[in-house]
Amino acid sequence: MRDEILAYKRERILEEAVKLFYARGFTGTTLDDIAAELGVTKPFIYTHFRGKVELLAALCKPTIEMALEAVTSAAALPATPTERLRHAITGFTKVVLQRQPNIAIYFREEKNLAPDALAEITALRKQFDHVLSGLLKDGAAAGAFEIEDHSLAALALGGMISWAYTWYRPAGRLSIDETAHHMADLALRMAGVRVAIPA
Amino acid sequence: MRDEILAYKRERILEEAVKLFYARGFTGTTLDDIAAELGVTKPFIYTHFRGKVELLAALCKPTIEMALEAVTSAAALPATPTERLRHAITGFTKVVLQRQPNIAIYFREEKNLAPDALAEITALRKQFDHVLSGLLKDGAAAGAFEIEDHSLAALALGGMISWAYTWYRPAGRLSIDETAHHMADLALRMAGVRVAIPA
DNA sequence: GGGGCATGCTACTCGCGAGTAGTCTTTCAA
DNA sequence: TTGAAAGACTACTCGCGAGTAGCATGCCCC
Repeated sequence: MRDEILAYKRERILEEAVKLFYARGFTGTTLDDIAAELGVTKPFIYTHFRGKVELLAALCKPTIEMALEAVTSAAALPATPTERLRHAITGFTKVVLQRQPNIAIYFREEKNLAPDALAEITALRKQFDHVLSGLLKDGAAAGAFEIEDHSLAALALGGMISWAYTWYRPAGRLSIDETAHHMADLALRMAGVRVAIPA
Repeated sequence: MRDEILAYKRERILEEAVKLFYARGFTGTTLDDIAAELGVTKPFIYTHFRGKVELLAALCKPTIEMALEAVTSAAALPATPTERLRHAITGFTKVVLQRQPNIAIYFREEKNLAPDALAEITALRKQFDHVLSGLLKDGAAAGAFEIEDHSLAALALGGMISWAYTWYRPAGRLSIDETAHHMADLALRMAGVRVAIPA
């Protein structure tokens, strides 16, 4: 009970931090701003986090973990390479779009992370690239894909999706699911799979 | 003569600012740092720039203009849609990789630009997306490409290339030109063009 | 050879914001 | 009903870095 309340308050702080860091940037946001938005004062935040940079790490790391989980679980699926790639791309795209502010903050404010937190997250990203690249390599080996350089293709693919944090608008023309499926079609084409376009 | 010296000093300041902003971030770099690196003092910088944020704009804007120029000139080429797209992609990729630090700074530090500078640069990016999207649309209309949603495809394409600022290493396996050509192949595939893969 | 201007420097101001010390209040247990 | 502890606040400190006022030096032109 006590713990749940504590966890809830922590979450509320993080939510507000995400909103403000996203809108004004990390250095453009003060702890007083966050506290004011929550209707509390700055020392309150210090009872839940060691400081501003810890707040940043706390809001980046779980999101990167989700992205890694999305591709990892897709890669472990008992399915064809094409199906696995499709799931990896839709899953990753959904994480990027559902947690767009967190993703944006991470990519923009990476330089402000504490060295150890940065190292941890960087390791996660290395894994991510490795899994995606492996997916392409295996598919090519199985004859399902036609890819010249799977490392480069993985980076290109990752970029195509990650980049969506810069342009996606929740109120826009396409829903998250629609965008994810379009992205998967584009990705499969990049991998050399013939994808039929509906009219 | 006088003017040339002035312009040279300006350029030196910008070069050093790019290095430091790229390595440590905008807020992580002080004007004293830049001055020290140049072997001068802070007020020297103020004789060439109004302040820190003007420095930022001065190092972002020309780079974005170069990117726009690359795709615009490719789009104006008297050639097939496939050729035009290929030129647009290789040209844009080269700008991103040759001016990687500037591109990185722009995308990371956008939030620190003065409102008017931000507006100008944002307008350039809108044009960029419009040109790229038009290239895809025209190609599809001419039957050269097979694209369901050319706006989305333009964003995906733009992201695939832009993203290279996060991973490209000049000392790495691929040269700028090689990378640019691979990117063009991937882009054409995304556009539904059959591209043969060597080996 | 001296007035004046360009150029860069020394030595400040000043505000802001992260982080903290110590106080007040509320709640619960005995 | 009182004592203690949790939880949050008030009211600071303190360093840092952007930006500036005014001085020194050297160069050129008359």
